Amino acid sequence: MTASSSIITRFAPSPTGFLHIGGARTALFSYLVAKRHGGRFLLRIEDTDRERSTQEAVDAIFEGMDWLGLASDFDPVYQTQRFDRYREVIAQMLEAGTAYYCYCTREELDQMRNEQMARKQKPRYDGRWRPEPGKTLPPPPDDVPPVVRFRNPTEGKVVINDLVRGQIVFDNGELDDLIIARADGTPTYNFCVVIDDWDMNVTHVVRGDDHVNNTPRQINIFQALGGTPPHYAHVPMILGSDGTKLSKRHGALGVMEYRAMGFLPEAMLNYLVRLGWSHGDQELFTRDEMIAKFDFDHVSSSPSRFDMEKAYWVNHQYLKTAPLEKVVPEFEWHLQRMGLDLSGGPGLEDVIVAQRERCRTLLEMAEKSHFLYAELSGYDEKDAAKHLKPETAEVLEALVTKLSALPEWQAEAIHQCVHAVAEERELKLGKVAQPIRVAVVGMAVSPPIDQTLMLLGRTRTLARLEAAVEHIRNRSEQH
RNA sequence: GCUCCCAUCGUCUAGUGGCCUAGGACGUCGCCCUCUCACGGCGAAAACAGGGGUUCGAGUCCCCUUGGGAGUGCCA
Repeated sequence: MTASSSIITRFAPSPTGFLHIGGARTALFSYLVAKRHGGRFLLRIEDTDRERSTQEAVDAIFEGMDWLGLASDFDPVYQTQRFDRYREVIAQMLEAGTAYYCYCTREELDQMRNEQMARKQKPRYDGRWRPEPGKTLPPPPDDVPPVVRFRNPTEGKVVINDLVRGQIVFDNGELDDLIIARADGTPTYNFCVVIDDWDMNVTHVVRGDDHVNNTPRQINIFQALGGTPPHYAHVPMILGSDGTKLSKRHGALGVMEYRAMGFLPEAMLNYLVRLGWSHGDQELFTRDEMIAKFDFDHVSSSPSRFDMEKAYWVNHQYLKTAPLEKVVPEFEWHLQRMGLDLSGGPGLEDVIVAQRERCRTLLEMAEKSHFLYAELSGYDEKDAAKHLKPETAEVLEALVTKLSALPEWQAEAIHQCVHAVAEERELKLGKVAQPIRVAVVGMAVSPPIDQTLMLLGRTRTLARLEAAVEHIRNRSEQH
């Protein structure tokens, strides 16, 4: 089907900061529609505002998109590299009469706005430089560099058939003549978007619903140019957990912050796709399933809150089931970030398998695995007081003897040693396992004791058990 | 102010006029499992913002109210 295979969507952030969670979801939705229909996805950098755009932000956006695995099917487009094209179109519009020069100064405009607000009217340009048949314009002042305004229709309505909102109607009488080129000649957002979407054959515009009010203006520009507007899908914004707009204080974090918190990119995508979209009762989706099932009919039109708890849960599901080769590099990244030397410790895959059921994030996993790659810095005070009691010294010693005699360092054999020590003394397993745990981990939490010792290795295990015996003896002598 | 949008458990949502005494998931609480922490299993509490219509029948359609949000820039 030609129509659907030629679908092109785009994600068009302005590089004024990192890729945040809302942008990431918009990008994902946009990517998904394209892939769903065998189309292509484009990344476009909207950097016409040179004051606020930075290279760091551009890099941060690429880094985020890259981490999430949302690749552009085209070379990314930069609006600042298209200024010649914008100028060309503006000249054409001036020529055709669909745009005109306006010589109002900023002061004049401010005054106009203030007066209108004072009269409780909607602030808008009054069209004083707009050419009309039979109207005489004032003589252009020669000390004011003009801006270019779009000559918006004054009659009729603009109808948007939004893919998620349904029909939205705007009265042209509500719109005014927006500026499409600044006094310095640089084009503005609403204009560039239209030219770009047009030139790049974008068929579906997926963006935040803060843009719905721009849409009728953009449609009008399209029509003035003789182009056909794309389909629009305005997705609601993502709110913080308290229901207010995302701010730096709560959650307006870059996606890379979520990496630092220990999220897997696939989990992030899965959480995001379910935020505002649903497919029946399904919670977990592989990327292929997302692509096969995503549709705008089931995108919610009300804003949703970012729920960290649910995000953790999704991440945990991925941690438990994701192929090891996906998890290892991310886990390694965290361990190295903690400054650990991995060479003397157990293999990462084994650690992940032992830890993944009890960790919701990779960061948590790294913290809980710290004892495997570095010497103990001491015992948790409470745990030591509870489990490293004078009578346990003998138990640990007995275990040292048994473990030393083991021909091979295998989990099953270790397990039997621990059980034997417990049975010989008619102790419950917990009475033996917990002291061991504190002795080798430093605290009373770790994977099953045989696995813990297995991972730690014979040398470190024996050394730590002996150190614990010494610790207990020293302490009891002091009393 | 004006324009536009939104409204089901605490949260994400199912629901497209009868299948709804409203389902699932996260979280919460209880029980079970258990060498710790977890995983897992079982169970519980928990919602259609309010008011009018339309209809034999409304969470689902319409209107109003209330409450949220966005826009109203020579920002994007």
